[in-house]
Amino acid sequence: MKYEVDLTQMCPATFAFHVIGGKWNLPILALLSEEGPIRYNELKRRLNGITGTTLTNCLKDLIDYGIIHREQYHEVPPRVEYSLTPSGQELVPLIEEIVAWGANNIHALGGQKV
Amino acid sequence: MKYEVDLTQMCPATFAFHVIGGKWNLPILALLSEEGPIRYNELKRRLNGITGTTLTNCLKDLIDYGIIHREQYHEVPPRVEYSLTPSGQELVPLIEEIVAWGANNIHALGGQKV
DNA sequence: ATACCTGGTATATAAAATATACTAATGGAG
DNA sequence: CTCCATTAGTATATTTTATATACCAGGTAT
Repeated sequence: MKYEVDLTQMCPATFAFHVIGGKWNLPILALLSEEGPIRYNELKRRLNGITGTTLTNCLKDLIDYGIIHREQYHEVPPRVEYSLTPSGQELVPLIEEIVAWGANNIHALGGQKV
Repeated sequence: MKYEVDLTQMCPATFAFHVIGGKWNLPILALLSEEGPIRYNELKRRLNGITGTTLTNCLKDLIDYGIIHREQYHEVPPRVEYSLTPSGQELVPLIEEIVAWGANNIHALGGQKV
């Protein structure tokens, strides 16, 4: 999501919603929190259905937000690892609570398709 | 977000990410948690920038997810109030933690535009 | 030589969000 | 009575976002 606004100027709630909102941000953060430093292609394989373009864009956004870190190793084939920054690590318990909420509430609905 | 899948069949984490992912779902839920039952047009006014079409779609999705409830009163002009279901109310503390995280981490980044 | 790996990018298409105009039923101002 | 405003949306067209597909360099394995 691109907004062309100065993040530090906006309301903290809006900032937080930008970081964890969006279709792929939360799945990416959940994987990073479980799998520690993880490479671009493995991230793509584990995030069922994401395309390379979208993954690249999301990772760039999260780096701009200060949530994840990109470490590039000069090897062949290339190796680039993504991991959580301290700010990102503070999100981990929240992500776990969100997943727990999902487990407790998924059975509350009927079998309709959405 | 439309997925054409049976929600009860999917992974709890994926379910949770569908509920709170998306551009507007979390802002909508935050408003509902703060303002109790709230009408369509006031919701639209308070969610700065959302359009009627998008708000309607988001509300329908959240109803399908079992997170919010729609109560229609047969008055003129029409009155329709939206509120959290018990499943939705269980999300309230998580939303508060997310906002608190935003307040603690927004100053970690420089003033770049994103 | 050929195929395959990596972390991407470029281009074109499909999907989602937006802007705009519009609706029915009523109440109030003039 | 007429005109305008209110409500909760819907219909249509346009713009923005996400996806599918092909492709790149620089190496390794067969």
